[in-house]
Amino acid sequence: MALELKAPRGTGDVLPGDSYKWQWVEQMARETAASFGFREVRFPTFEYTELFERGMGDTTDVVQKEMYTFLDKGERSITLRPEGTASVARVCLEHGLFGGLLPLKLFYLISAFRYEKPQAGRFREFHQFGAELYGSASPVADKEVIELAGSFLQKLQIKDAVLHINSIGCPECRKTYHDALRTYFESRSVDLCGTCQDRLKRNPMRILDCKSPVCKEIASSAPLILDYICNDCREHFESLKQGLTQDGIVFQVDPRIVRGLDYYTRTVFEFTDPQSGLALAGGGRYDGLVRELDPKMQICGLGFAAGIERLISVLEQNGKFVPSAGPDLYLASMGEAAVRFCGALAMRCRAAGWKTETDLMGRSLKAQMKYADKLNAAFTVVVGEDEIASGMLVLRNMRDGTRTEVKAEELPVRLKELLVE
RNA sequence: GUGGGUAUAGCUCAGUUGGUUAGAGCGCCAGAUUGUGGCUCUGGAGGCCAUGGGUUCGAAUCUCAUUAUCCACCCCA
Repeated sequence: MALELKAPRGTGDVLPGDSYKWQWVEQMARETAASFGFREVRFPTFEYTELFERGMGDTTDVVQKEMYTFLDKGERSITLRPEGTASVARVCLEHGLFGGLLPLKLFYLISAFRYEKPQAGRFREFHQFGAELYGSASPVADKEVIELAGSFLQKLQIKDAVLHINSIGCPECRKTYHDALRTYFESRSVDLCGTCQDRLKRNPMRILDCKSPVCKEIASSAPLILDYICNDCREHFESLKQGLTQDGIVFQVDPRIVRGLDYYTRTVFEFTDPQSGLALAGGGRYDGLVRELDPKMQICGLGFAAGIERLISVLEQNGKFVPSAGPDLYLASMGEAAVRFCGALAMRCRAAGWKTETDLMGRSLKAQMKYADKLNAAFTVVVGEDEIASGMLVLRNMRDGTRTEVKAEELPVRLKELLVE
């Protein structure tokens, strides 16, 4: 049986020709987070299963059927993280961060795992940039998190993502709404599609999101959550909208957005890509999460996560990526003495900060020049017996073909002058 | 979990109604009077035609199954 030389289903490799894209997106994430005062946290790839069951809600699809769960050799139930929020809450509880300076503003760049059927923009191992803000109940905090996500997309030059916001109220007012929804849809239930019949029992809010024309029609005159939320929740939402408007953030109130994870309360939002319809980033408030994990702790929180693969795919479609530059210098060598000479010279150039490469294949001069061209090297130097004897090198500018004579020991310095142009 | 499409070289794909040693372009390697890249030309390497059965004198081609992949639903980043 031959070895299966394939990445597992739903996973992928980032090839050397593409890694600069990831590095760039990650760099933009770090810079945006830093500009808002969010600091990085790192945490394990796996946690005890119970953390996710309690944190995300054991009736959610993610917990019920999408987790990579297994017993380790000590018979403990372990789960590969399906997202970052529950883990970050655990980190804060374990290390007493909620007892420190508030608000607590954290970000992370992680891979996460969900056992799903792969599809466009959906993988079993996927990558997220996420942020969490703990300690503030104020709608200003909601605004801050939305603006952090928005600024990140701006920084990536994704300008056409649409911001949708909604409030799903607190657990109390949501219950009233669920009852109203159920009453409404039950009166029309025979006309609903099969999945919506099921949703009616499990989570009636999801019917609002159905794509079937019949359900859409029925849902269009269904009661709206915004008519049912309590005064406090309504005030919170109004204040958020006002704040966003004041800051010039364009948004659409969309009563159809409902998040699939139990921990959300009040504000929910997502940035969607108009072309694919996929959510590029999504998040919201989850004031009950921490108490769920530790009943002694009462601290509110909110955050968002953005999918790196989806962002990269949008950026590729928009042609936003510029390939990384080639080496500053390629040293072509002719003969064994030249190989040694170039090796030493390359080390000096690198120490001076120049990306420098030289031949490792024993190839002909012509082949080395072709290689330097394909690498997109800015300058080349050919080293043979003459150059070693005289110590004088000819620096060739690969863009325009111009040549400059330089002394070997002055090469790093002269390179600086020429590269600045 | 449900439904549909696809599977031939590293990549993008041809391959006739089943018929000899399976093709192109790109990429890779090497050359075109032995010290200088891009353009051009020549040559080369590289395929168990996804895998396993079946039909047939004969299968990349028809058929069934499996696997992988893509797309939609579900859900989500």
